[in-house]
Amino acid sequence: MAAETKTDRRVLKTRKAIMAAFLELFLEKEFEHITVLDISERADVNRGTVYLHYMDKFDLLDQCIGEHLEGLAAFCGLHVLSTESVTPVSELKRVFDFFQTNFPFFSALLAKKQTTLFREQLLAFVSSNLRQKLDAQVSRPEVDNELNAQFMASAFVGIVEWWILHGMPHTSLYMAEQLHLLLNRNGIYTSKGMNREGTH
Amino acid sequence: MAAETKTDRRVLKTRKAIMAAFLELFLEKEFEHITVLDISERADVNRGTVYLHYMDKFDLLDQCIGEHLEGLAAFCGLHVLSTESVTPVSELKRVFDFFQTNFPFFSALLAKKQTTLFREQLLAFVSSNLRQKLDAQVSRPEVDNELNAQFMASAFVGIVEWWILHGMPHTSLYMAEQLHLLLNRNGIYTSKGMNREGTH
DNA sequence: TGGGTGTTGTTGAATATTGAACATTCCCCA
DNA sequence: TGGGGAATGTTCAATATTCAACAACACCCA
Repeated sequence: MAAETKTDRRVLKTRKAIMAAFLELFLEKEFEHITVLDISERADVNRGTVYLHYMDKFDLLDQCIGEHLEGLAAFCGLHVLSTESVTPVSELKRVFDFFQTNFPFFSALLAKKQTTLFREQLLAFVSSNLRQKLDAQVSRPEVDNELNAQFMASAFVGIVEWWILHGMPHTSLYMAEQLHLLLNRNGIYTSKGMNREGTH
Repeated sequence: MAAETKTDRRVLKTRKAIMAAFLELFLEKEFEHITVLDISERADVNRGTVYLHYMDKFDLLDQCIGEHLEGLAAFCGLHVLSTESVTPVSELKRVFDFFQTNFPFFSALLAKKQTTLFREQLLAFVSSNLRQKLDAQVSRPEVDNELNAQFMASAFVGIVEWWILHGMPHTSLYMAEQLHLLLNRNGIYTSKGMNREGTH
């Protein structure tokens, strides 16, 4: 794993303040109109200090997204999940719950055709997590985990995107159930169902 | 005015954090049981940093009281008060309101026979403010403003102390009215005679 | 009673943050 | 369309904060 050097208390506080300030501003105005000065003032930090930690405001946005994804992982306990099924409804529900609680952020993110940036990260994240889980399972030799992960992740991200852009018209539980149905109905391999059909 | 040297952003943030942490702890445990380590941890600040700004926790308490008194002054606008009457009911009410909003702090302060420390500061503060106001008024030669201020301040502090220690059994308005009556009934000089209104 | 434990102030060197300046680029509007 | 005022990155010396260590002391309890 990464060295994970113990970081000074000051940098932690500063990063936290900057992130919080940026997030606030991001929910208030258009990203393009947010200025580094805005951020530094809101965070009560010298403007130069921002550049000390982030390349520019795009990097800031990147890392902000990154932290949210980490939050997603933590919230869902994706890593330490039991090995039974790839996507039990209860777990899927937790995922949708997470997006629900952070709705303002993700909504703003998707709304402004900044979309690509975010979709890429989310897709990569989900795909990677799925892949990890698939590999950990007893896998059937004929299933390409790489492709499987990519397939499921794409579908998943698409559903989430639709859900958010439409203002979350359904409950997280409903979404979880539907997604679960869709995944299984399309013959995606899960170690629980065993009901797969031939890869075509 | 005082030089009021512009202070670095860091010291302001640090002082604020330490004060907030101390105040929290003060409302949670006995002052004697609060440790400097407690404070520094709660404030997310190095222990040494506390000593960089305060002599010890007693000094911290002192300054905490001081800030509250400054807050009182700001809240009541005592300094910039109109010159009409020393103690119009409306102003007295603001004072009691202030103590009410900061009840937990003052209550804790008075409850623990640390009393003397606080009473002294409060008395000095009130007395000084009153004195200032009396001097600014057209004073009658036969009245000793010094004595007058001391007298009124003592009575005032006593009333406040009673009010807080008894759990604020009356509204701030009621207290203000009563105090106003008491002050006037005892023949304390106020420019009541000049009770003209509308000069404002 | 004595030792272990935790608290207190105080150091010194390492590091992060600050404020101020700078040249450059961006972009609004006259 | 050009100019002027903001915003951008970057630098520097000054300063505040950090971490780790220290000796001295207080307190508790075995």
